[in-house]
Amino acid sequence: MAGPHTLAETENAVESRLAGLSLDYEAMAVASNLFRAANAVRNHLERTVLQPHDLTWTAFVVLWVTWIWEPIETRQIAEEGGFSKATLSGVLTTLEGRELVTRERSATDGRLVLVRLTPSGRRLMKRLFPEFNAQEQVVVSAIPREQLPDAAEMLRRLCTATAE
Amino acid sequence: MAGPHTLAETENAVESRLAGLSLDYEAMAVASNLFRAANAVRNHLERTVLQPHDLTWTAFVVLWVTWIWEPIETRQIAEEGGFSKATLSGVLTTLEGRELVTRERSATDGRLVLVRLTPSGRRLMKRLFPEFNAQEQVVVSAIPREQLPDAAEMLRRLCTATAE
DNA sequence: CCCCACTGGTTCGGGCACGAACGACCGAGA
DNA sequence: TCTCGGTCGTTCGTGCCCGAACCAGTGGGG
Repeated sequence: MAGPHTLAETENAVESRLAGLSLDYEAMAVASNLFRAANAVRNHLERTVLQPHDLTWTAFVVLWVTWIWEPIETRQIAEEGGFSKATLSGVLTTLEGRELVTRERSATDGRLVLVRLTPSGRRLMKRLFPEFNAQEQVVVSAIPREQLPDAAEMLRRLCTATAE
Repeated sequence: MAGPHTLAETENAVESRLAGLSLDYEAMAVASNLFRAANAVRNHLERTVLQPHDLTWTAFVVLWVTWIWEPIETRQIAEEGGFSKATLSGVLTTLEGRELVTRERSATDGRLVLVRLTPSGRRLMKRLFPEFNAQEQVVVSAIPREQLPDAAEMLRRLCTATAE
């Protein structure tokens, strides 16, 4: 963020470069800042919380979703976490190798696979998540607290317009 | 988003699962919705705009940044785009192979590499970006237009707290 | 009872993601 | 002029990421 261009400079350069093209600059600013923010926050959380425990972002999301809903079907983890079943399959194999989760075929439907945390996995999340949340708090502190519910609602709305 | 759990259900499940742990639930909701929204919007734009042209997200970002600032140094692309130099190096090789960009060593500083769009790359962006912007508009239409500047400002703030 | 359209998880191939290590290069100071 | 600390971009290894192809399993209709 301490680069040669500030956010405002970028937006100015964009507008002058694209002068004449009929574009929605407000929509552009929101979208572009959305990715910038998500990227910055994710990198921050990875560096401060996840890397010391040798966890990737996706691995953490899988552990988190499983922690909340266990036992949980894999298709559900993929949907909650927002990635494909193919991606999940690999990450689950990694986590299983580190003995943080278990896979178990469903007794009632042979196609399904149920995922649970191991005791070690539960210990990790119980210790890790408060750290994670503390850093979420740091990041979000840039927004006045009374605006947080509106911010959450605004982000929630962005999800809805994509589900056509 | 049409899964077995709505956003509200998820937040309820989380709060009941974590009852007793002293956590900042408002910060959590903002962070979690931030990633959900960024993911959903990115997937939407990839599917509707990028995939038909056989472009990945990162490749598009590189083209976009280069379009705005060309000629541009690679370190600057990486910073504007929010990814590492290592990642950029590979993507640039891909784009060079498709003859959408060129690499050129700087005459004044032999360490730097300058990137430009080829005429073909410029044609692509001139055609592609309006499509991209139109879909940004669709996504953002879930937010009342008069709130868009506030939304952009709010997202901008989230970037600042991570640059320690 | 057996089709057979469908669903769910895995595998495969290609591309992106990062940190660490590397070699080329610059420029200030001895 | 000759170091030598610092700055580039690239390479390497490992892991994530996706769509497509695959196969085991399911459950309703002949």
